[in-house]
Amino acid sequence: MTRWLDEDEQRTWRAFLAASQRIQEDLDRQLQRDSGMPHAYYAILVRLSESPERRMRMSELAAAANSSQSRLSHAVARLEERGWVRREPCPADRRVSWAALTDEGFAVLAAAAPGHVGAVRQSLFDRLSADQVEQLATICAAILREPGS
Amino acid sequence: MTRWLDEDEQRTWRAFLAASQRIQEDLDRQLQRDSGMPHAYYAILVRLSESPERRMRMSELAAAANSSQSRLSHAVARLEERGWVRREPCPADRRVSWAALTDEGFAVLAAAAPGHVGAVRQSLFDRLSADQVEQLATICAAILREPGS
DNA sequence: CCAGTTTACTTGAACTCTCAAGTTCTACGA
DNA sequence: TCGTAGAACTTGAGAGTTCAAGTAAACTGG
Repeated sequence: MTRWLDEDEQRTWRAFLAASQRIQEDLDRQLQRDSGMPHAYYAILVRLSESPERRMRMSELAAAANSSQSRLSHAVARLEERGWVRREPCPADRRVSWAALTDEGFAVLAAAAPGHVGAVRQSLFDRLSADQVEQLATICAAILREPGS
Repeated sequence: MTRWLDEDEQRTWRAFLAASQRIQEDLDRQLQRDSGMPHAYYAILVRLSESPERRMRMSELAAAANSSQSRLSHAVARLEERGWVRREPCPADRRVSWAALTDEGFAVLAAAAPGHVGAVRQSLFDRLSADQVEQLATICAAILREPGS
């Protein structure tokens, strides 16, 4: 009863897997090598830096950075050890805690950003035409659309 | 001097990251839940099953399954413990070892495949038009093309 | 108003992955 | 033919991720 993938679908699927894994690995390696952090940590710092007062509630931050709460919790623990992020209690709701980017964290992020953007261009945008970039945006939006729509 | 991403690029980039991470995680979760293995292990079993005599040299297998040698080595060790894969020495070159899919491994793979294909359709193909699938294939090929071309 | 549920977050253990180093073995050139 | 380079694979330690369970605080309906 299974609808197997036909040959074209098979090829597309494997290319997609290989391409997305390759990009993830390239970025991870570049950031780890040049800035001593995995890409997931970089994403966290970026979201914080874009937020008003450079701080967010843990659960918002998790959603914004495509992370599970557990992953975020562990990650922020490490980032705190390095002095890049600080946790602050929320007076209004004591279940909540804020994660705030420290000045040192911001400096580290600023130093990491150019190399990271370079890697993104090199692994993705430099390889695609303007049309393809637009197509990719549409495709990714479709993938992310909720099931019931 | 850095060429930052403009707003469109930024959006596309984040959508791509979110989409590819989402797919990876969906597949990993589905396989882990229903078949007790991560997607990387599934990929290894698939490549072996497609190979003549259902066996491959470790280094070929690593390349075929988008894995580093070290990762593959660890993975095959686990798969061997479960009795799904067997290592065999190569008489011609004693540095080489073959990884062979056992009958039990093949059975496990056969049992896992329908659910996996279902997840692939659900997370990718069911969400895209035929045109988009074709566009995606072209885009992924471009991403994978070697730098010097 | 208070028992039960839900929300927010943390924790620990098991597992996978990465990186660097180590072990064998083959190949090659002088 | 010997020594050095390179290839194939393994290993161990360190780090990140996941899952399930746990804590604590805030709701909510009878």
